[in-house]
Amino acid sequence: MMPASETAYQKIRAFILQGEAVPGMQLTEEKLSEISGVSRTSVRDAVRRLENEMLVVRSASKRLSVADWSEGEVDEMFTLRAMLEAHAAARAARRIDDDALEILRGINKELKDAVNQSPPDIACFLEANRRFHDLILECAQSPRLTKLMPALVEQPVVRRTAHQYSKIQLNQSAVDHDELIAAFAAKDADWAKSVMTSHIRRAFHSFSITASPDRS
Amino acid sequence: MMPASETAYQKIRAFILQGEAVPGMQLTEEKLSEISGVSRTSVRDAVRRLENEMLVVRSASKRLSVADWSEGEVDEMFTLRAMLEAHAAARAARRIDDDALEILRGINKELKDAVNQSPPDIACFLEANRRFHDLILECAQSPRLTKLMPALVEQPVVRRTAHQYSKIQLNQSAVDHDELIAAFAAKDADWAKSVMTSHIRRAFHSFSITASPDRS
DNA sequence: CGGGGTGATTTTGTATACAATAGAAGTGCA
DNA sequence: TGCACTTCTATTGTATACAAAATCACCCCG
Repeated sequence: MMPASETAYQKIRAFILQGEAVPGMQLTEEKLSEISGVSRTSVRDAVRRLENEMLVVRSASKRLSVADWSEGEVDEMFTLRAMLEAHAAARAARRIDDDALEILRGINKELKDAVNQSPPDIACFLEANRRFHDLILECAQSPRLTKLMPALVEQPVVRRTAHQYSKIQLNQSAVDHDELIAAFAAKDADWAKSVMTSHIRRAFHSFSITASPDRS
Repeated sequence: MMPASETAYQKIRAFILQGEAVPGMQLTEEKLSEISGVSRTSVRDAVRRLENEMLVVRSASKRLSVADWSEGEVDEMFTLRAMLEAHAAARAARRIDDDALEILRGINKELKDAVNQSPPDIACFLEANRRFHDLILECAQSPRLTKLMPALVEQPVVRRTAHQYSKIQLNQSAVDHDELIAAFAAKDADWAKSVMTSHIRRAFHSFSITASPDRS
């Protein structure tokens, strides 16, 4: 049995990310308690975590609401994520072993398979993508960095955009990953860092374009 | 009256930082409840925050203990802090207004006064130093960055080291701050970023030297 | 008709009690 | 004596009840 606070965390998170919640919408602990089926005590625990991830925000009067990010904030988040993931990639390049490298290749194979479905299997793509980046973070062996990253996982952004990604853009991700693997194999920290920076920033610009109002 | 969870946070934090706790020492919620004089509910709240700051760590079996950082982790923390504070400085340079600039000058004046006491007033120095960096962070106008920084405030390290700082080193901090102010006045983001990077990394190396075992 | 204050209601904060789980210490058997 | 198993204890996890605080709605007074 999963801890109640973990249940609450997952349910509330899903509630927010799977679009049932509107940005800015108020969330009372009572309501969240109903949604997740556990007591307010555990809900508060879960909310703490979600607050750190900035998926929910707390007003001056301590009331909770679904986060609503400005364009500038999304921009800044990508910038920070690019900085930290690039740093993680550089560290990983110095520390990665052959086993991890092999697993990374396996994950990217799954990712390619997901992309090559017709239509591409977005859920699978996102899952493989997440595992790919998580493993790099693990190889970076930096507890601090691991603690920081969750505040920058832009799940909602990825989700919003991935459904609009073209097959070409999805493929580019796979290609980026291949080059990252090559940089890791060569233990070239600078190379890994550069590739990761490009990889994240490309994702950002894909987002900027696809997320803008239609120019039809 | 301060909220109980805030009381607990401050008391426990002080307990850890003011050296009453040894790294690795176990902390039960009950004990922390006694120390802070509030119920376990509020203590758990406080502990959540301290966990994020990585001042306390949770073992596999959920037991709490005072964090004990390896040399590599301290190194990594300074690196991350340098990255993020430099980024903050760059953003601040683009956004800062004359009022904030003036306040910054005032704070640095206080800092210099503290340094010029005989002996230098370390507590005052640390306080002014904290306010200086906090204001820059505020001027950066990045909620995300603001959320991230607390996990990198290496209070214990600063504290351990500042008492061993020479007057020359303390003065260098004031000089760095002056140059930062100049960069801000010129609205030169790159300059600000470089100065901040040097500033943090210098502090790191001062730490490395003074914290090493005596080489007498 | 508007502003300010007062009571009711909603929402968050805290304590306590109890449940579940992990760790330690015995205890018995080979 | 050593090892597995069991009981007991220490510790964390969760729910509920109540307290404090904030918001809202209403009414009264100007």
